[in-house]
Amino acid sequence: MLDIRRIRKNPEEVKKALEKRHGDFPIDEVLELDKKRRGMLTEVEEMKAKQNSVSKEIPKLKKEGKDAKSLLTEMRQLSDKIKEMDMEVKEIDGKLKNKLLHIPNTPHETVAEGVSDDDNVEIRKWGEPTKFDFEPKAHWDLGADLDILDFERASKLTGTRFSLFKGAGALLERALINFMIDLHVVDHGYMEMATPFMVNRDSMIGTGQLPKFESDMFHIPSKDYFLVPTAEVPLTNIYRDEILEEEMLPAYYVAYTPCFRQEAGSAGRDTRGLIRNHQFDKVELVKFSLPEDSYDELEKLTNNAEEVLQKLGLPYRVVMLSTGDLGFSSAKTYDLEVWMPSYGRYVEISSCSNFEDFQARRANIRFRRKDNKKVEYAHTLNGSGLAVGRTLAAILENCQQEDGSLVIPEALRPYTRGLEKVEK
RNA sequence: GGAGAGAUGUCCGAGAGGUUGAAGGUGGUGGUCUCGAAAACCACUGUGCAGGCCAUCCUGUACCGAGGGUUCGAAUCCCUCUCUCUCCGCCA
Repeated sequence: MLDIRRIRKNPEEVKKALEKRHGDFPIDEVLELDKKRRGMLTEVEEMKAKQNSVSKEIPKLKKEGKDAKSLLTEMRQLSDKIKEMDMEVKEIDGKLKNKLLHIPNTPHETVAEGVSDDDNVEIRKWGEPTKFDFEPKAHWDLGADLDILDFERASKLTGTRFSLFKGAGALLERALINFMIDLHVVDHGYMEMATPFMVNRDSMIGTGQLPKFESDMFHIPSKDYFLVPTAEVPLTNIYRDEILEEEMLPAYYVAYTPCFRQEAGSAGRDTRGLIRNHQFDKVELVKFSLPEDSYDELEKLTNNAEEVLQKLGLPYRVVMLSTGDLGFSSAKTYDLEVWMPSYGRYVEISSCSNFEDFQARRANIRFRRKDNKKVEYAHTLNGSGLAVGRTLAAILENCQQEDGSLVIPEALRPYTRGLEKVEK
């Protein structure tokens, strides 16, 4: 959520920043509602002030035995009027809030302007696309041939876009989770968390999934809970409605959760394999930061995620999302894209974003400055560290051998009971 | 799922229609004292919103789990909901 005071003060600056997203956002309507709201607020507060002062006089009059009848009648009318105006203010408040909740974050000034992912900017590259002197298999074929992935039966169990990991496949999935968490905890100083896999509506609003993107979420109607689309939601909302101490910041958290997404808008895309499922595993990194440090923290966070790929020996590149591809809540995002031989291109495997105070404002996450005691919104960041299913797919495709076997990256072997190779 | 109890400021805990933003304690900050510390004593001590040439300052207003209601006036009375705790049942 954008700061209404910022919009009020610099409407042109906000409009200009949002124009880069190439959408139509109701800034003028917001301004109008805001003006109306403040006008009514001033009026009704004056009335309330009168009501309060008179209400203090009434018991005195009564004590003195004076008649307060006419005053009471007057006050009754005032009271009714106040209630009426309170309702109107509340209605306007609701409208205003709703409008604000649907307006995306303003991109950071360093973000490249563009209309789609074609305009993303490559920042750096690590390794070279894997070369094979044989015809490499796609991971879904290799997984089936090695009998470690079974998409047919997953589809029988639930439906399309679900996976069943078998034997070494399940072991690899679990090994990757543990490997990633350990790396971030031990080497990068994150605190491990195990969170609920369902969250309530307030949490989903806090991180920006709702109200705009409800159709992509799995919903439990009986409790109005949502299956988490990413651990970002529970992790970030840990401090919803709290005021943190400055010394706590920056705070780093890592959690593994399965992620549940309807993938409503992507019918027909990436239908095979592990790339786009309704349920997938992910290790997520979340940071709470001082506003002045958040862009440094973004660089570090991105490096932390990159290190997973480096340790696994998977070629990748880092791209900065253009304004056309930038997520709703994000001010700046780096995507990590891993080389996927079956696609013949780099495929997103991590997304690292700085939300500045956009989520914090929605979720009401603040901190108190040590020197002047002032309360400010914290900055929140997150990044995949990494998407586990896609990492497994990348390992299958990049580490496959001519004889159809799979060589497990060395870094993973402490987590696979020493298993070095998967063969048929 | 059944029965009961509860939800107040950093925390603990009073308050039971009217000078209550809320007693008392605790924690925190500043000060006195001290060579220093502790102790003791004194003072201060929340958040949101609006306004005041938006100013670490002032004024108004709101906030005692959430949302409604009664009333001139509600932390206090009524209704609904949520959550927590205890006991029983069930269960990984």
